Amino acid sequence: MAATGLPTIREVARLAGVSVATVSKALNGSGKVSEPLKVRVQSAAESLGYAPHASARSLRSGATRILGLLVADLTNPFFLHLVETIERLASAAGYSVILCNSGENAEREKRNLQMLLSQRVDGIVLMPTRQNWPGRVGVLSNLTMPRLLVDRLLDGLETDSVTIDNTLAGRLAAEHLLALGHRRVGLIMGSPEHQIARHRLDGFRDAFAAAGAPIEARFLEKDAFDEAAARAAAHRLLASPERPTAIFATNNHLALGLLGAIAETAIEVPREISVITIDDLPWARIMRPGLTVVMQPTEAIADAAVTTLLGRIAAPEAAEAGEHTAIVLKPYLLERGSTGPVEAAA
Amino acid sequence: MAATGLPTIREVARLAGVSVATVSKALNGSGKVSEPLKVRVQSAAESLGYAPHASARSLRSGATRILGLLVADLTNPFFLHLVETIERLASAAGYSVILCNSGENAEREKRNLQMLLSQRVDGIVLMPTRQNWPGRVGVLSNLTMPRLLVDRLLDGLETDSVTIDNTLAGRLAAEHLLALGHRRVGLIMGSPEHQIARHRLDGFRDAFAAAGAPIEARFLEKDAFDEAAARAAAHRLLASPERPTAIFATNNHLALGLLGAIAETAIEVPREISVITIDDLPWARIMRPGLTVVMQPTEAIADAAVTTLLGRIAAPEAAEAGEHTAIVLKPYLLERGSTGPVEAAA
DNA sequence: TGAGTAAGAAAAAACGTTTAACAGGTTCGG
DNA sequence: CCGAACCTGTTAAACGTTTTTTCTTACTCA
Repeated sequence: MAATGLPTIREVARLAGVSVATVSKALNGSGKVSEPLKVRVQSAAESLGYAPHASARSLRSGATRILGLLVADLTNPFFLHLVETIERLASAAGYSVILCNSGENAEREKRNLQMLLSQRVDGIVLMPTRQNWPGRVGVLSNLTMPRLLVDRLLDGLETDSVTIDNTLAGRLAAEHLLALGHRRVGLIMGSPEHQIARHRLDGFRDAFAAAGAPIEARFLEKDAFDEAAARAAAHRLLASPERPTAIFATNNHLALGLLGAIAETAIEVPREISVITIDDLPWARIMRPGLTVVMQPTEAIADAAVTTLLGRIAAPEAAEAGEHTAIVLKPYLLERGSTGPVEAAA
Repeated sequence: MAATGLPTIREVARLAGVSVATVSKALNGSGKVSEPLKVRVQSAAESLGYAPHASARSLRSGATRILGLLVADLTNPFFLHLVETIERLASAAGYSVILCNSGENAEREKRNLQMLLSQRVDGIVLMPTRQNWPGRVGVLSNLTMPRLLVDRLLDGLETDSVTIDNTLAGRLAAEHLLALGHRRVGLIMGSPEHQIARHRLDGFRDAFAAAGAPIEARFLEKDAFDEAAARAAAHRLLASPERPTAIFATNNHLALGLLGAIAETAIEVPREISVITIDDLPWARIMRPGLTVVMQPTEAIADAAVTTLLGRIAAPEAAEAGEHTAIVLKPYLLERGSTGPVEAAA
């Protein structure tokens, strides 16, 4: 039973001596209400501390002014930064945000999706888990509200999206190392099954191949899924005969493992080994040496996501017609101290 | 106009050939419904992809099963970690989370509070901005739902809270430095007006005073509010004659500035200067040297917060009677490489 | 056999809004 | 001076649930 004790529109109406309909119109600025009456209503509402009941309002109007934010993994600083920015932009546009974390877990993602559907949020920003689950694209395409994929795409799901060019990201890392003279390089990545990792690999590998210095298979560390695995992989690379002069970690979790491994040896960065990764991190710039990274334009991604989604909410027709916008943003290189010329390592 | 196209309980009822009341009871497990009918209803709901309309439900039942999370500043990794943990615990308990960021801005905090009130969330976890605003405690104590302060207390507001012992945090830092032989130390902090900073200062200063090595006024850098100010303060300390052998930064924003400043000089950590701060950070352990910190038990804080708040939601009577629980958790020292014996610096 | 009872299902009211339809009064053109 | 148009406000319906109350049916037992 409710009994929240909060005043209803009814009591505001009684105090102002008008009907509830008039209160609604006066407070929302909809319909015609004379100026003096409007201020009378407003002050009545003010004095009662009236706060319109959002559930009642959205039950009637069909809009919640809430955005669902479904994040694959909140422990990832990149997503965290995205969340912070999206919340800010949404809030500025008058939308609240329900935050859901899937923790890279299919079951949780499914439950969260169901909840957002029940909640009738006006739109969903979706950063899907890597782990797929049966019926996922079906559920997603049956969603009745506008939705938008960020960072990761989903095979078979046609919808708006905002991503970055991951092939370019890999290539930027490669070209930087090539320009510094590196020819024998290592790479630590997750599963090549995953689009993002694969694209980064492709960009990186192709650039080296094109330069006539194909990457040796033994320096390709695949299937490192977390920091610990990356650390182990890094140790293998570091201990190998004729070890690489540079190592590329394809995301920031893995970079943490790589740096941890290097810290456990006496190997010096960048003199003896160069390190490069993707994603800026708050600490990358205060490290000694600073970490050279391929930046993802996080704020631009968030901006594009919110703008596109709100546009869909305002005008859903285009999407129904099967038109979708796929925004692809460009990463860029930020050179700091962790990469250096290869000559020094000789 | 709504027209979301989602099935209502009515259509489930029609398909199952029963009344809406029966559907409600069958799906919620409330009331008496025969077993065969229950499964018939469930499969009807399933086949239609029925998702109960949360607004309608909470309009009627008075409960939203949503928690409001009002954070002072989402760019702070400590709060971020807290948010991540609270979301996880709330989700496990069947609650969703509306995330609001005040960005240390009074106006935004006020607006967010109003929104959460309108939204009729079942409870609010409140991490208030440092900046106070007129009528704040009034607004907060008039809130009709259970609420709980985390990290920061508010003068004059009697409510449940979860905080850490900041005096102890300061003392732990001081005792660690004292044990290493440091007698000439510097401190970088925000405003002493703020309870947290003041307590940390007190604990730190008192421990040094008690050890017969009071902190020199010129080494007390107050009113450093952001990273840039901390960096400037750090440069002053580092350039001063007979500079400190150790510096304590009272939070992680300031530590970033301090480390940045040190990185701009040739001064070596910990040989020439020891560095200690509060809050663990993801990068603190992979830095070289690792950063010695006084840890806040973040997960324990989140756990206590969620548990207490959910308890209040389940049984609001005690709070109404004026009883409040004030949980104070203990920080602890985590020694890494950034602090060392003072002899080396002589 | 028939009244009493218990169980299961249905009907209807209520939650707090918004909004379409409507009503009363004033203004204005003809 | 009359009807139309307009302006401002009210009435009432509707949104999709949950829950209280009522109804039906079948069963029990004297």
